Amino acid sequence: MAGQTAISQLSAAMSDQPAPIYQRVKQAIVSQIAEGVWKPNQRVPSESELVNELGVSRMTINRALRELTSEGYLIRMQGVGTFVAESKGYTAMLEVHNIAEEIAQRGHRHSCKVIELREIKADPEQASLLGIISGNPAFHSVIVHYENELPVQLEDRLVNPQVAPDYLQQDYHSQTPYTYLMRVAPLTAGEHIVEAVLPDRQQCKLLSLESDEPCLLIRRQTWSEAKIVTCARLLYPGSRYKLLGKFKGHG
Amino acid sequence: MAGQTAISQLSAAMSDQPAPIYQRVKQAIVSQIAEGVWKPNQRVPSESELVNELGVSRMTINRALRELTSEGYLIRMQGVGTFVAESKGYTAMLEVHNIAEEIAQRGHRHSCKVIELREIKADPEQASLLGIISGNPAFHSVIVHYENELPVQLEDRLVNPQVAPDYLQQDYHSQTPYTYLMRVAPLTAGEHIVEAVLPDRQQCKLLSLESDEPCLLIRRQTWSEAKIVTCARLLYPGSRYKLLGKFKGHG
DNA sequence: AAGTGGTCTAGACCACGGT
DNA sequence: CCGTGGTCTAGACCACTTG
Repeated sequence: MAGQTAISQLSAAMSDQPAPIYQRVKQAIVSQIAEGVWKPNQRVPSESELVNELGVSRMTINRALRELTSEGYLIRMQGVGTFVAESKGYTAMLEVHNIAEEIAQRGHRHSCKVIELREIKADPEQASLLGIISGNPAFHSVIVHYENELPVQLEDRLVNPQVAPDYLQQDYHSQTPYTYLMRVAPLTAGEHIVEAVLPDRQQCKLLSLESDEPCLLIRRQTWSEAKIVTCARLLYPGSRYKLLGKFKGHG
Repeated sequence: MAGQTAISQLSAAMSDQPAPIYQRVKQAIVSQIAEGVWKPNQRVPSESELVNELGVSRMTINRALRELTSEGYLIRMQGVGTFVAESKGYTAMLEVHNIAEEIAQRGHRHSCKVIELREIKADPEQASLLGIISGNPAFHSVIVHYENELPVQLEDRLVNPQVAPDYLQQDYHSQTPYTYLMRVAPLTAGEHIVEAVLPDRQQCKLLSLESDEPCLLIRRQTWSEAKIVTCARLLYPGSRYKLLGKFKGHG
């Protein structure tokens, strides 16, 4: 496979707009891909070919190709060549924000109530969530977040004491646990699971909910380097909270 | 405001690893930011200062700064200078995939049943969702998607006939509506709203659900150029479907 | 050995913003 | 006016893959 080199009239696709050359090169290449002239996995002309074809210096061509690669349009392999990337499919992204910031951005007042904040002995399930040994200490916090007096999030969190030994001594009215944890252990990776659930009796009470009101549950596990920092279960009343997302595509 | 220039011992932060210079420059700058030596909104040394300080050519410095800017660490203003960006906060991303692909990737069989597929006269709400005139025709489809015989998604979709005039003539057993629409009208932007809801009676029937089972509802609006292509309401049984997401961070 | 991408340089010209 | 970032060039050396 890997197709043949795209014999391109690429120069025809170069707009004569007053824009930087590297951008016009990028645009020309994107349009070849968008119009199907260059197909996925097909080889793209080499840098030196493009230099000859477009009469542009190699650094400029290189920048165009490099940026298109980081934008997902192309795949480059040293010693081999440059290829049109597989269409990314139709994935769109959703952002999950920090609750306090989000509330502040809406111009509302954020407050919270600390329900629990203590050391526990990790049971096997909790230990595996944190990547620690069962029976070892872990920190556990339960906090209700309010937007203008209305509860909007129930945050139930396990924290790895090895990563954040001072977790229990913080004041979470001035700073959310997540903000604190991000400061002491910069996030390097994470995973979410979003699902719809019905709250149990205690959750209803804490969030002032009817028992038949569906909730969004976000379970999140966060790493810093090789260690798991924290596992959170964030419960949002379906009637008061929605996840918003925007996306832009490029095929 | 805009603080003072960072008087940096940046050279001290430059690792002597065998890595490209521009990457070591980037890493050194990131570590200054991460350690709080350079604070948000503070001015970063100019390109020429960095050239002198690090003994590296300006193009290399420029590349490092440019990439850090596109990665969100820095903000640059021509004629003014380079500044440390505000911490982005803690936004993480969730991906929303095409249902058929997702099922195929799990190695399961996807099938679907077309419940409705016809032209309607858009009522005011539907018209505004599609950006068309109330009373004008619109297309409406309702499709249930199955993963190995088990219903996992109820897709209720409005389509703009101006963008996809042949929508009603397609066979959606071989290709999902979204796949078809993406082909005839490349997506340029979109918006989601994810929430938790309880299904109504008809939805329960179509998804073979108990009435008290919470569901994820994704409402999605998709643009192609200036036109709205389609509005979808995707309903997922909470017990059979979860949204997964991974993220990598940089503070 | 030849061709590819990956990087780096020294120097140049420009557009912009503040003095 | 000066200093800033934004771009572009011609040429160079390197590491990698393939024949």
